[in-house]
Amino acid sequence: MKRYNPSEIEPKWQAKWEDGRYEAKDFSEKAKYVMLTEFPYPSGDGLHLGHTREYTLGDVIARYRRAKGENVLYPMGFDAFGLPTENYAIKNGITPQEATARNVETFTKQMKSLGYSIDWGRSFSTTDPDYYKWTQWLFLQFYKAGLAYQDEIAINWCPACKTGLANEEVIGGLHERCEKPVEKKTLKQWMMRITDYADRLIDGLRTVDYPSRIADQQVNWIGRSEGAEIEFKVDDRPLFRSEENPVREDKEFTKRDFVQVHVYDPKTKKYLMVKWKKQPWVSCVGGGVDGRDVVEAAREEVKEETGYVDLEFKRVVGEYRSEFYAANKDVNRDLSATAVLFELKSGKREEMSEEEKAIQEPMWMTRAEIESSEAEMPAYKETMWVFGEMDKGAREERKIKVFTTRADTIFGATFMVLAPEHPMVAELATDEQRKVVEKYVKTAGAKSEIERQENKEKTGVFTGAYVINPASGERMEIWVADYVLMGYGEGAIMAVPGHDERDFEFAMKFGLPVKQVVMSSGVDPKNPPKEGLEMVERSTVFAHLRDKKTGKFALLEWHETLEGVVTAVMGGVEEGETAEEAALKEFEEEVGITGMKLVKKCLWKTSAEYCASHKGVNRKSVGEWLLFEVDGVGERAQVDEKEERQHTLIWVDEGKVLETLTPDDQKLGWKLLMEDGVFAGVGEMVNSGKFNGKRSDVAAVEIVEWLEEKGVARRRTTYKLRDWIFSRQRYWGEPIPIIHCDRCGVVPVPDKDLPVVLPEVEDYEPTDDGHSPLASVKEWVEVKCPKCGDDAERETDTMPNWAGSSWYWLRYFDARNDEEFAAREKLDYWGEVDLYLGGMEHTTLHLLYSRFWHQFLHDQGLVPTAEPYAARRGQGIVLATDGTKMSKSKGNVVNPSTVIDDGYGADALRTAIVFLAPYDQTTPWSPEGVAGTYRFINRVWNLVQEYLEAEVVSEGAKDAEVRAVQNRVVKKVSEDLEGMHFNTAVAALMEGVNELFKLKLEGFSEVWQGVLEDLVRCMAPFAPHVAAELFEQLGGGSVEEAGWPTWDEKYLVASEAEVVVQVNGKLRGKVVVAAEDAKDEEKVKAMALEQENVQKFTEGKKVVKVIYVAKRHLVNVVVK
RNA sequence: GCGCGAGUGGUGGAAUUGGUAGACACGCAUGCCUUAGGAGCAUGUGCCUCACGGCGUGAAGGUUCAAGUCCUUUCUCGCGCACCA
Repeated sequence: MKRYNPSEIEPKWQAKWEDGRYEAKDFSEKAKYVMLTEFPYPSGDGLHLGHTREYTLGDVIARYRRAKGENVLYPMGFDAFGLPTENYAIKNGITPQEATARNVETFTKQMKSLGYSIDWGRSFSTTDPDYYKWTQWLFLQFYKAGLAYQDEIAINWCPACKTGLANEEVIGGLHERCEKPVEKKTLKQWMMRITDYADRLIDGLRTVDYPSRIADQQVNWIGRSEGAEIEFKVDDRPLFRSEENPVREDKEFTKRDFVQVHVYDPKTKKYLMVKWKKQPWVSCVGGGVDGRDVVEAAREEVKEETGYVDLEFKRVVGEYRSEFYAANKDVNRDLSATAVLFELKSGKREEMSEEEKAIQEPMWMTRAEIESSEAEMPAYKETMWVFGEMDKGAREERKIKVFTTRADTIFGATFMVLAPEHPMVAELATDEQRKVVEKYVKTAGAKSEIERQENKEKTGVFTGAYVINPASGERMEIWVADYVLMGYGEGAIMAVPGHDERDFEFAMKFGLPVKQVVMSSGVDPKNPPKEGLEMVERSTVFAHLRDKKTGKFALLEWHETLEGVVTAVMGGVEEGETAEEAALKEFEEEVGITGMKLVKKCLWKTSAEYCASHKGVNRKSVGEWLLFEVDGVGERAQVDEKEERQHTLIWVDEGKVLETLTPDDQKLGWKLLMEDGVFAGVGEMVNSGKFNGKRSDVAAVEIVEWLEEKGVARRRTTYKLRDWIFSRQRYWGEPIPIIHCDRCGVVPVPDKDLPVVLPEVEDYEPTDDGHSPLASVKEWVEVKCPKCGDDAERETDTMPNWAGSSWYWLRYFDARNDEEFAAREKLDYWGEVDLYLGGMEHTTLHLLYSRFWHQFLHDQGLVPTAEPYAARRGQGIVLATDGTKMSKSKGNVVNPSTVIDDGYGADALRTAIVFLAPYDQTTPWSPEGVAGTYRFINRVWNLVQEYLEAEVVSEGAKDAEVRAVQNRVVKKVSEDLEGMHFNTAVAALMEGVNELFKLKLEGFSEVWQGVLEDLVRCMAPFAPHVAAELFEQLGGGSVEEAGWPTWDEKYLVASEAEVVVQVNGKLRGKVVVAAEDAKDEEKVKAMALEQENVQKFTEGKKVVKVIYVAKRHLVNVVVK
């Protein structure tokens, strides 16, 4: 008997496969199927197991679909530009061109030894001038469309690799390739306007079949957030402190909005003032605004105090603040005054009230008269300031824009923070603060990315300046802090410490005010408010108590109507009682504990609605959360019997409290109280003026509308995605095909001069100065301008190595075309990639970039579809045996060629790698697994040999069972391949072979010929060499031409069925019934009840119900 | 912190629409055989128990005749992004 020897048969079949049988046919009548795998970077290390998994999976699918009769394109190429090749070349003293050729050859040889059915005729490397000619041409299409542009910006710079990087290449402050810290460097850069495609890159995901993990990651990376841009006025008002009525230290401040009105009569060139009757005063017209529109209030004040009504509003002249002691009200005033100017159109007056007449009378004065009346004029300084403002003419108001997604929290915005790079920082800093601000900005700017990320401790300084909150009218301090990023939104935020964790942290550190404006508002699901009952608000206190001795917390486990509920100690707060007093009372009355101390009070209140059925009302309890401590609980006092019945006191470890508490609001309250949590969710609006009581998500929309009407806000969408930094300052990349001419500026290289070939140079070591090594190749750089013919220079930056991979699959469709990147009719035929298999790690780099390029090409009418890949799947990583990542430094890298050469062969390796785990799961490599699949293949080999040497009878006793195995295997393998469940497909083959081994003991009959042929055909995608060999031995010819086997359900119907019998859901017995009888429910139930073991479990009990699930051949007997 | 995913034997992993938990493989154990090979064949292998039986899919609760699968809460791990307002 011939023994299985992969080292003999595999090379034999690989040689045969060179005959072009895997060439895909353009324009074939058959259905096309493009099976794309990410092409490899041909490093000097050769193929690793990750590649092997990816290309084996691709090959399994390609071979399966080919067998099913589809025109499969399974192409392969090489993505060879970039640093590793440069480094490899330097190390080996050869050129990158030579290094690439060498590595491509190694990779190709290795892939052929794995038996991949690749169409090698379409292969290329991105470094072939024939290929990168088109990469350059495509770049120019972007340039011509305005999507490639130059900009001088601070970019990510890797000092180790001496090149600029895209945002996507920086992971946690490190360069993703060399893992060295990235710095900021300002350079003139080529950029790609990928942000123009942000929305489409998100929306396009809806039209393709990607795993949600990948789609989500892309959406997350693009980071679209809908919100609003809101303007905050800088508070430029001067503050006047009264000398006549100075502020009294012991008195409280009250705020007041005030309008000061000036009416100018152009005929007489006089201003309207009032003369007081009971005091020796002359003053401006003015009064409290009291919520009115300022201009309206001004008009009304003039009318009331002087009777003039025919006025034309000119402008708001200025605003100031003033502080003084108001003796009549016995308070200090914090006055916000607005000065308004009118012009008198006619002297028309209305009758004044007697009351007003008694106080004052109008008086027209010239400017000089007013200026000289200091002695009789209160607030003389303020008025003089207002006249000064009038002289200046229309004022330029300073405004700061912020971006927010939480407009609902604007009433809680208590300060503003600017990024250190914000353009207004310098001008806002007051004289007192200027020095610290300048110092802070300088320090922050010097920090590298990594330093900024490592140290998340909040830092910042006060600018000395203020803005006005447009919603609440409150003054807010303006701070500078580096937790606000210039690159996102407006580089400025309204800080809402009450509802944003970062702002909260900052406020705590610098003692800034915190204000709650959204209150968590839950509804008790077990006891919701009832329709028609009155809602009564009630203050509640929730108190947690820690015993310092044991570290445990006191909780109440409730009984009776609240059975199973666990809460903090709680109770109502009566009128005139503080929450603390109420809590102490509850501790004493409910659980008999005294002597505790209040240690913490939560800043946030929560509310919960429920029905207090015993009182016949709905209640909304607004709760405060307190933490008490007690130093050891002594003898507990006797508590009321009723309390004792209602609940039990339990003591719980701190770590277990959260899971022990049952209602959601209790869990939330605990987090807010104990974990310095910030309530960032949706809730009920509080402390927010007219929006109080609304749901915060509704209010978010309404507040923006309200502010829009006031002209200080508009809806806006922002993105985290930035434009793609496209320049690299290294040698081994596609030269950017641009010529710089002093006269014509930036001139694209004409199509006829493409490709701009990389010059072969001696020294391609990178430089530190931000120039590519190409800059020193004089004879290459110096060129005539294609437009004017004058001396000009070539662009010396090269493209990132993501450029070549952004369109490569299109080249497979027409790989040898000299006229175009690909002929349109071939692009139309092959269309979208049907399945794109690759690594999970390229989601935000290659996958996003290539979708961007393709969408652009579609806009240009160059490709037929908007999206490049109809379906994307990511294969999982193969870890080392110990579960860590394979790495050269750890020496745990598995070389696939070694596995083959060890004698297991490619078939065993291929089968092992797909059998390992579901294809998309990261999993450790198992060397023993190859031994297992080798044994499996060996068993199949031996089975076929035995059959070929055996005496075959025409009919066997077990033929029906043999056929059942055959059809079951074909069905399962086919279905699993469709669903990409490769591991279970292999398991089905193994199971089938195990069964055949048992059945062969009865001898071989003629049915075995077809059974073995089908088995081998099913194996072919996984183990193509041995399948080809065995199929030939069986006399079937070429396994590829044989196509994919089919199955017939009729062979799968068994003659008898095993019915499982459960009693109360537990397996108690089995009965075998004829297939006929399995359909007869009553009969099956009867047989089930008769079963011996079932009897034992039903004896003496009442059979309540018998359920028969025919589909599952299962009976469940329910007894009591 | 946010987003996504996952917790099942000693290990990798199966399990359809809620219906016999642990397919298949590795490993291990016992035996057989031998052309001594990296073999091959047979049997066994979730845990506790002599057994009857009981317990078992990270934890707690719920829905159901029946839960790995559905619901609620919670813990842990992995991946991605991360001071993104």
